[in-house]
Amino acid sequence: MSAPLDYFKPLSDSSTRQRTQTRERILEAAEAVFADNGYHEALVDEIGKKTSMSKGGLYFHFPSKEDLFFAVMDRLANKLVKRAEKAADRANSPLESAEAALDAVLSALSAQRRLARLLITQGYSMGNAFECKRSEIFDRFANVISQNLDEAKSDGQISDINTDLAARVWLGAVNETVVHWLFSDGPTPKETASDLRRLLLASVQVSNPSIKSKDAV
Amino acid sequence: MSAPLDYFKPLSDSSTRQRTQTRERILEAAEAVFADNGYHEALVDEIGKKTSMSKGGLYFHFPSKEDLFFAVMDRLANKLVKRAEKAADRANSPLESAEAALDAVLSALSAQRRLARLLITQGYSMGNAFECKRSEIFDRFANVISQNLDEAKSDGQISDINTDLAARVWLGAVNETVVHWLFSDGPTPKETASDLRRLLLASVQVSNPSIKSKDAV
DNA sequence: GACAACCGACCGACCAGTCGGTTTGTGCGT
DNA sequence: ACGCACAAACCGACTGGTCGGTCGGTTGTC
Repeated sequence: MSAPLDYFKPLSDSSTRQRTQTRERILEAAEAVFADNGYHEALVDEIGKKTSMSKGGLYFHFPSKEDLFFAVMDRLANKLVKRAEKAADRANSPLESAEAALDAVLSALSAQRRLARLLITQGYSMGNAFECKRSEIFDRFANVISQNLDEAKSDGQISDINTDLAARVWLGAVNETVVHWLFSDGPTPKETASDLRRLLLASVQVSNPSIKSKDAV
Repeated sequence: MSAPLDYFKPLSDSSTRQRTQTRERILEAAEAVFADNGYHEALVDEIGKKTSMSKGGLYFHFPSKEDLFFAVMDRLANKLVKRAEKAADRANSPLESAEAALDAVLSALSAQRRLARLLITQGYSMGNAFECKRSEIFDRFANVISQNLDEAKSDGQISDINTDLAARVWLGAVNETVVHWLFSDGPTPKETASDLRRLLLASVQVSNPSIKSKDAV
């Protein structure tokens, strides 16, 4: 009946949309489950329950638990990096960009304890695979920071330091602050944000942390 | 937790010694296996093989895999903290003590990649239990640093900063540097040590890092 | 009738921990 | 010196519960 030629367009726009929507639904649920339990303790069946979808259905969309986890991580990291970059763009000097990125990340993590946990901790249980993913993600953050520091350096805003290392130091500091908050009931990252900013700016030799209204426009 | 059956029974000195010696042998082997594989991938049977001891024998000395892992962690952390404290004691000003502790840790970790990995990463797979342990251990390091910074502060050697936070920043920086080395073929912590020291000292507002880097091996 | 999407009972690899048993060391009575 | 008793130390085959992943089948849609 139908001409032999009409199945080279197998997926209509709407079905593609449907598809990514379902994927999104799964990712959302998976994020919650992984955040609550960590990779190993998280059960695929529970993700199914939260999605009102069977295990088979899940496996139709994602080839393995591991892939699903990585997809969740990527999605999260993308959101955060974009947020940081946007904040950086709004600032009007490289150094302030770096500060803004820092603040953006700190407040985002503070607001979502579970996400912080997921992003920073929960993956290590998977062994090497995750560790590579983690450094990939951290590298993206490090780049946002070090690029701005580089500019600040050539602008003479900061002293002549190893900006890659400085970026790493900043990241490490944030990481540790968050972890301490997560597991030892330390203060919220947001609470320590201003002290932290002071320390980190000092590390790149800005001795006088302007009350930041300095070049506000 | 506690060793099996430590009644007040007449355990002769030699048998006690024998006992702790066996424990030590197990800890050594376990350290290697955990370091190579992480907690989850590590098989109790493999520890047995490395010890030339059966699983039953192992379980005679340690009540569970988890306890064994924690014992390994404690042993390692003790060694490192002691090393740091000793290095700090040899220095002759609080600030230099903090520097020395930093150097000691960096060089110890650089020298033993697998141990670094074990201490910093490999445990997360266990969930909450480990995370508590981790913060316990990190707190010990943080204390060594923050106490010295406190003294330095009241000596007027550094500016008036939040020393607890500064200690956390230092730890975080070290942590991140090490992780980056471990998983991204970044430079050795020892290689970056002097740059790192400069940054961290600057963070506590010492603009002029004393050029006196005597290694504490 | 073709195919994407979804179902869910089932499989089977995996491995920490157990347990009945054997060996080794120690003390004691004779 | 010798055997006897008893426990510490050690053995290793086995169990039992847990899940990731599969697959033959059903539904909905074009």
